[in-house]
Amino acid sequence: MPELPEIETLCRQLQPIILNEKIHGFEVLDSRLGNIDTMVGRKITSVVRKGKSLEIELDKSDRLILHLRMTGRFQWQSSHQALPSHTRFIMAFTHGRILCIDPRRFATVNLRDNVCRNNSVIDPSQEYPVSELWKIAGVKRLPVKSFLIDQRFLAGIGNIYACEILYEASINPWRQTFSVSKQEWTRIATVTQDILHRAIACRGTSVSDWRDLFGNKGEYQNELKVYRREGYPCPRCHDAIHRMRLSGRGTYFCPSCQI
DNA sequence: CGAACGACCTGTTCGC
DNA sequence: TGCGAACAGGTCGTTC
Repeated sequence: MPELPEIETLCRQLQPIILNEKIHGFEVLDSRLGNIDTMVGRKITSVVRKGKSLEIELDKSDRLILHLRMTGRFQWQSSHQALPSHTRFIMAFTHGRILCIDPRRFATVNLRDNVCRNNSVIDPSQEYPVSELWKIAGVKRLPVKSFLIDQRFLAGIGNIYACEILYEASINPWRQTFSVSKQEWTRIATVTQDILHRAIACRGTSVSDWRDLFGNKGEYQNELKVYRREGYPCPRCHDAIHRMRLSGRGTYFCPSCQI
């Protein structure tokens, strides 16, 4: 489920370990991934998150773009232990190695030129002018939840956090974006930052596969109000949480207090 | 052009 | 218990 808080967690955990280190070896164990061994011998100059991607900058202006999709995770091993099943690639350093483990094999790793593209995509965990959102969303006709998880506008929100954000903001996921007032967008932006920051502090949400770099579960699953809580009482009004499909995704909400 | 849907994979859970 | 269907964090390409 790696969404923004989970990738941010990995990013922060990786920085002190691999920054300024040289990549000692790179081994691909899944034929679905392209073989990119040109990174061997290169030094890591920065590790940043962009949306749900992890970008590792190498010397000589290249960057590795890693995306974990649904079930991908990274595991640090400081000494050689057995490889867990579903290990898809290994990035080795002199003092340890990073394993990418991914049962569903959707995760990707790509080497790209470090050409500066100006991306105007909003990072929802940072301060940003809400009028930007209001301008884009005001002319659209689609459910507000679909808008929140569309990575072209806000980068980093996925299904779990979209459900939680709309619950906290008391907004029905099926509301059309153009019907959401500027004041409501402000509320969405505020609760989004609160939830994402809290989830980062909890090192993510482990409802299933997710583990951090050191194999530990996150803690935010203990704070979920609606996600995967169909039939449980709404913490606000005590009516039952419902689950319905919205463009193919399981959507959890309180029909009584999300208007 | 934009939105909906299936595809990409594998593992787990649910219902009969 | 056993088996098939439905479902799962995300994105992409095709279709309407």
